Amino acid sequence: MQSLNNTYLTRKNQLAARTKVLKALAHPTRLFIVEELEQGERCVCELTEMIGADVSTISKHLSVLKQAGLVFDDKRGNMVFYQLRVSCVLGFLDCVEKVLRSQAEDYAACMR
Amino acid sequence: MQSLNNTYLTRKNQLAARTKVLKALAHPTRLFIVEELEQGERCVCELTEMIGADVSTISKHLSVLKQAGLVFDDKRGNMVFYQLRVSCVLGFLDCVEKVLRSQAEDYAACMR
DNA sequence: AATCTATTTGGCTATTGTGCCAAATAGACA
DNA sequence: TGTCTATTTGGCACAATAGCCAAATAGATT
Repeated sequence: MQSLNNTYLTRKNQLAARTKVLKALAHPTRLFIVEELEQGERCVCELTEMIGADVSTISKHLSVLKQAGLVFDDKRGNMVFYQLRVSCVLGFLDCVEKVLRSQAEDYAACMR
Repeated sequence: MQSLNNTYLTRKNQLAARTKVLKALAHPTRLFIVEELEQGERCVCELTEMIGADVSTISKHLSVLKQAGLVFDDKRGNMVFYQLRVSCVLGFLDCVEKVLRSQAEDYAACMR
């Protein structure tokens, strides 16, 4: 039996939960971090050096990713290492790439 | 030969492009619209009625999705119908779901 | 042309996100 | 303990986003 309650209002909580994950990915710095973590764990200091922003800024970005459930942290000594929690994010970004390519093709078609 | 220029700065444009797509999806109303359009095209009036916000608000959300390359529009008569431009978005959201489930499991494990 | 309907755009306020600095916390190590 | 390093947190200024109303645009219909 298919529910008829697929309305916006009844789904609002579900939508908000999904949106939280998407929002976390929707920032250049955080996207960079996620893609970097696909290669393996990184400490805050490494990421900070690569990105070239204030450590506090990077720390806050990592906190957003953690809150969204995308990464987890592991404190060793006085350094904190972050790791991806889900491996699917890579394939997931392929779709984004597909969107961008499709857009580029349409643009090219317009120019012809 | 692997490029050594995978730095944040050299990738900034690419990251911004991807971020634009992710940002477009990172809003409850727009996510609802995208999922709705997976079923088929919808006019602005239909979406507006389902969501229950001002038409101008919905129109602006649709404009964001269009700018991001996620949808295209088709004017017929004085109505405008929107359609998804890429079919992969559905599978793409599966990953988001996986993140949320993984989070829920960890939470449950903590409670034990 | 006048009017009706569907949609978009402008503009305003309210809310949220970002990035830096400074200060707090925590572990390592002398 | 004192200090050094790594990280997080608080707080503030600034930028970006969201949603509403009102006005503009565009097609349909009379």
